[in-house]
Parts: sequence; structure tokens; C-alpha cells
Amino acid sequence: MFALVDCNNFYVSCERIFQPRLEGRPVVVLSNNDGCIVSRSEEAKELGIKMGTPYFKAKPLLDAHDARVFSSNYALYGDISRRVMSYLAEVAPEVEVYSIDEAFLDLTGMEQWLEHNRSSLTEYGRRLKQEIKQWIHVPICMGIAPTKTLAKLANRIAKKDPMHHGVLHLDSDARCRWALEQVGVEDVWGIGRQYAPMLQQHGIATAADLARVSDVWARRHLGGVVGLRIVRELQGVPCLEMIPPDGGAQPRHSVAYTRTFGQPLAAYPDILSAVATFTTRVAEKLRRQGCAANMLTVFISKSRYGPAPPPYTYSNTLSLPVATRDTAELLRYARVALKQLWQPGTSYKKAGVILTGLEPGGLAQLNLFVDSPHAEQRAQLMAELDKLNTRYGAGTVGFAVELADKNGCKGAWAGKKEMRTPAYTTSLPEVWRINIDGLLLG
DNA sequence: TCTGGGGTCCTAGGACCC
DNA sequence: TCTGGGGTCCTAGGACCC
Repeated sequence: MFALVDCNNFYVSCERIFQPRLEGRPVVVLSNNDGCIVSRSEEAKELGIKMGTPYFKAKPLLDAHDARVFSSNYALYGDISRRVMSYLAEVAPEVEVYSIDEAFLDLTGMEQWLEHNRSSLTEYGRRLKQEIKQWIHVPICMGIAPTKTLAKLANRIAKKDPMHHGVLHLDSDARCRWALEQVGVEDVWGIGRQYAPMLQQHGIATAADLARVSDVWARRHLGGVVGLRIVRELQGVPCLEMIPPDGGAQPRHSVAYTRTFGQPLAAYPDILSAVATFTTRVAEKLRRQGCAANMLTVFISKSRYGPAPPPYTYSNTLSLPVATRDTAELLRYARVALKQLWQPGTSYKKAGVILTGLEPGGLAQLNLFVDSPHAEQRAQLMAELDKLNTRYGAGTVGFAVELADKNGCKGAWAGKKEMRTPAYTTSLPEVWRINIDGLLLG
């Protein structure tokens, strides 16, 4: 048996931990740059606000209902997520952290053990739900079923129908069949924007309909083995296994840092400053992964929403002679790549730096290949930079090319973040101070 | 005026090898 | 006149997830 634990309206729930008076009110959290709505409280959903709606479109409705709106506060959400995941690691035999707000549990063997103790998986799920709420103040739901895809499906039903009190265990074939009838095909894990309309045109409306298609049909219409796995999983045949915490020791394939600018930018120094800053950020990520990269992509994009026709994005990929994790070296390549892309008189709205061809690479490998007597010192320099920036905050020490002009001006590209709450749990200056009878508590 | 960010996997097709 | 078979590696593109 697999369980899927999913935090309800996660970002909104994180904000409510520190502002309990927001309970019962419509609340939304915005994406980077205060662009789109990416988390909604139940009250906001009831207003008809859809996931991913641009904020400016929903603002009149939100204002009319006195809704609270927050910029995203990833330091906070990341920390709350870690608390939930470490709780799960203590109460479940095996945990796979699937996203910031979801985890799969492998409950093999649990059922017999619980029955032996006159309990059940449903009771177990309810206990987890109650304890996570009480200790971390985050509401969750849980679906339990013989496959991951069915656990996702059960979770969806548990979330929608209050009858289940947030926990649904599909403990028999009959219950699985019943559950499949409840869920539209568009809500099946793995069926997205493209496949859903196609399936509906073929008369496949529910998850139950999808579970009945033939293997050949699934392969032909749903992207080969991927579709086949979805169908089998719905039929109760496990095709997806738990992924161990180290990802099976598989290194990642890419790291990226991309951002929409706060305003359109045309001047080369402004765009160079952005691309340089993104390069240093992505290089930091790369070193945190313990990798080196042998390809670097820079892209810059025009607005997708203006009168201009596509293409909107211009990108340039360089193959590096030797894999590297040195910020200064990556900056040199990024500059070259950008120079070939930028067109005078054009306004750009977004840029990004993507590193691919990642290989596990530390100091030893650099020494082996780089014909430089300074390789070891350079690696040490990067380590010191990372140490300083971790301790005193990102960007404390950087490279001059990140600045847009000689006056040290930086950040014409910086996005909006006008409604961000404090990093209550991860930044000392932002920790609450409570003054009780003249006694200051940090 | 204002429209996010960062990943994954799979397939098909081309270049190349013996 | 008749022109094989079996691989690998890489990339682009298309789908998906949160």
C-alpha cells in the first residue's frame, strides 16, 4: 500500500500559521514578481478564482471580498515543508518527498501490523493528520491505495468530500472501482492539458473509463509506456516505485535560474547585470549539488502578451571545453552567449541561465582536467564565497559584472515582492520579538 | 500598467560505429 | 539485377508534474 500525503492550500496554510486571524477569510499567495495566483484558500476558490490566474485580473474580485494577498515567501514555505517531511520520516517506514507539499509513503507491512493492534490504515492516517495539524499547524489530506496513481486519486476524493475527514483508504477492489467513477479523466495524475480533451473526444470521461482502455490504445494515444503505466496503475497494478531519498544516487540533469523582470529592459548593461546575477545564482546551485556543468544556455525573452508575434525567446547554448563549477568561468561564457542574442532597440521581459550536461565533479576532477595551477585555489575561493553568502545572505559578496553601472546600481530587473511576510523561522532579524511586561523575548 | 519557475521522462530521428 | 543487421549516442520536441 502507498499513501499520498498532501498539504492543503500549502502556501496559504503557511501564512496562516503566523496569522491565525486569516482563518475563514479568502487568502491567496502570488508567484514571483507578484504575477500569478499560485495558492488559494478554500474561500478564494469559492470566489471562482482559478489556479494560475494573473493577479491583476483577479484583483477587483479579491478587493471586493476583502481578501488578503501575499507575495511568495519561499524561505518560510521551505522550512515548514521540512518540518512536515521530518515528521513523516518518523512515523512512516519509507518516505519519498515528491514536492514541496506532497510525499508518498510506502506502507508495506503496516496494514497487518495495525490490524494486529486492532487499528487500521484509516485510523493511522487520521492520527497523522491530527498530529501534523496540532504540531506544525498545517492541514493535510491523505489517500491510501495499492498504487501511487490510485493513492493520488484517493487523496483528491478525500480533499473534495468532507465525509472522509481528509483520509481515504481504497481497501478493496470494489472501493477502487467506486473511486475511479468519482474522478474526471482530466484529474488523473499524468493526464494534462493536451491529453484530457483528446480523451474526452474518444468518450473517455472518467478515470474508470480510462482504466478500461487496452494496452495498445494507451500506448498509441498517451505517449507510449507513460500512458500504459497510467492505465495499469489505475487498474491496481503498481508500475511506479518509491524513489529513495538520494534519488537512487542519480545526479540531476539540469539546474536553472530564470526570472521575469519587474519591468521591460532594453539597455544592454541592465540585461547583462541580470544575466550575470542569474549566472552566479545558478552556479551556487550547481555547487550545492556537488556537480560541474559542461553546457550553458542563456536565453532572453520578449513579452508574450504584447502585439509582437513569436518567437518570444532567443537562446544560445555553449558547449564548454571542460565541465566547470567556477562562477567566474561561467560568467565569461554567459557574457559571450548573451552578446550574440541581444538586439538593440528591443525590450526584454525575462531572462534565464540553464546549466546542463551535469557530471558529479569536485576538486579532484577539476585538477585532473584543468590545465591551471590555480584550480585548487579557485575551488577554495568558490567555497569561501558560498560560505559568506550563506552566512550573511545571498549576494553579500559577488562579481562586479552583476552591477549595471559604475555607480554600483543593481537590480533594474528586480521583481515585485510587495506583500511578503517575514521569514519568521529562518532569518534572525525577522524573528518575532514579543514584549511582555518589559521583558523582551527574541 | 500588470501574465511564475524549475524540473522530469519518453520518443523519434539523425549520425555514426562495426 | 541483387544492396544487412544491430547497435550507440545525441538532440529536439512534446508531454507531464508541482
